[in-house]
Amino acid sequence: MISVKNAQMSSCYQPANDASMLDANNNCIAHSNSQLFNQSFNQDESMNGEHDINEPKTNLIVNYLPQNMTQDEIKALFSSIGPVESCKLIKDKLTGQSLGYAFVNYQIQGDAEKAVNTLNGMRLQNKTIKVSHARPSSESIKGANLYVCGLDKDFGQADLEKMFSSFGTIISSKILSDPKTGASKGVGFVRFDQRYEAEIAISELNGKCYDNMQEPLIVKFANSPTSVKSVMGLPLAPFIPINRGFYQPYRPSASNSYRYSPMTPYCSPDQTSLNTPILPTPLTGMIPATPSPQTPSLATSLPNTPVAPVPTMVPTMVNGQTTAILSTPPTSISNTSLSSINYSGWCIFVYNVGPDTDESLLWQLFGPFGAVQNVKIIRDQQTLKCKGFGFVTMTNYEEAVTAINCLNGFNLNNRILQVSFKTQAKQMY
DNA sequence: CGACGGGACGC
DNA sequence: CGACGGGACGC
Repeated sequence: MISVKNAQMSSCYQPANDASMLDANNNCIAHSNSQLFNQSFNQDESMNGEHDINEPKTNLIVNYLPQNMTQDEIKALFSSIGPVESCKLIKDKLTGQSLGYAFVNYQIQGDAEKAVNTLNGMRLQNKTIKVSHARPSSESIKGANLYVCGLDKDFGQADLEKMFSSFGTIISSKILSDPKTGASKGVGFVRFDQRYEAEIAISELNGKCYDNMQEPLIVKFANSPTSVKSVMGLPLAPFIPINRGFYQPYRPSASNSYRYSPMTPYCSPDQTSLNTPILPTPLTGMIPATPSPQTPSLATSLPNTPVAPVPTMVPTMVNGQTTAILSTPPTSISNTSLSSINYSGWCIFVYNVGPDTDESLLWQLFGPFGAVQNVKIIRDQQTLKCKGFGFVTMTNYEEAVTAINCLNGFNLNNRILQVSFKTQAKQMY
């Protein structure tokens, strides 16, 4: 889960010494761990003292990437912030499959910061990516993920972190819950900064009753994943509705079965002045004043993170078929010039974006609808101001159609977007 | 009212 | 009862 962890990671790795809290809440666990805690903190400090004092923090780790996103696409996305020194998508050595995370190293630290602020929490296809500073590579941080079960059903994420906080720095945590009912499964995960912190937690908590819980806890290292979950079988349903109140189609079309219904305007009455953003990113004005109930932690912990909208249940369309379509344009666009087809994707023309638009806006807008290969904002060569339009290349026809149908006519900062397949090509070959 | 880039043979 | 996420540190 994208949560408060980023702030913790970037600001300070030092865990809060919460042993007293544990004592207060815990009736079953022996209170003999203060020695261990002090030892672990000392190790932590001495290790931190060795590196990264004045090193520029240019290196980012990107997690929860869409399965089919390529390294080039990731690089294109992060280059919308500034020049990228290197970009590495981690793949399975044998199958070549993406492991869903990547490292992006910027040339300038400021761009890395901006990327965290701008791209963390961005929705791409069915994923919400996480962008955070990479820690210095080391063996000691591997295998620090714990599996926990035996939790009471009313035990929440905050309770979980509280239970583990005295053993080290928590990088992430999660309680598994039934997607329908939202009820806890009594199972969770806690990832520590350091492996030895996880080891301490196991030795202190495994088999014990915590805070009068019904059953003893099981705390062990989580399974290390071996094979990629097949994404092909999924109906690509995970278009999770986020109801950010952002899309606002103004031309309903009866023939569009997959146009989703209008939502509340992105600009609620009490923030109509947001045309001139106070905060740095041009997307600030798109953030609704009231957080979505589905993602309170995201909204509260990442107030500067623009969250691109996601269509509510786009019916059918995209299955697994992809490339075969490219050579045979569907009849529904038979009157469209072939210039929208590049043999490596579908080029979309986006008109009526503001003069200060940058590439990340187009990623925000189109990323939720499917695989985006590249985006381009057209600027005046002198002023570098956006000329009011740009291009987006998407891989799959159906996803491009859905994006067009959903984004064409949308009110973005009081501008009505016009979105269509590209019709004119500048003399090719 | 307006309105469809542009870089690029590459280890 | 069993229950391993959205493969989190360079595949």
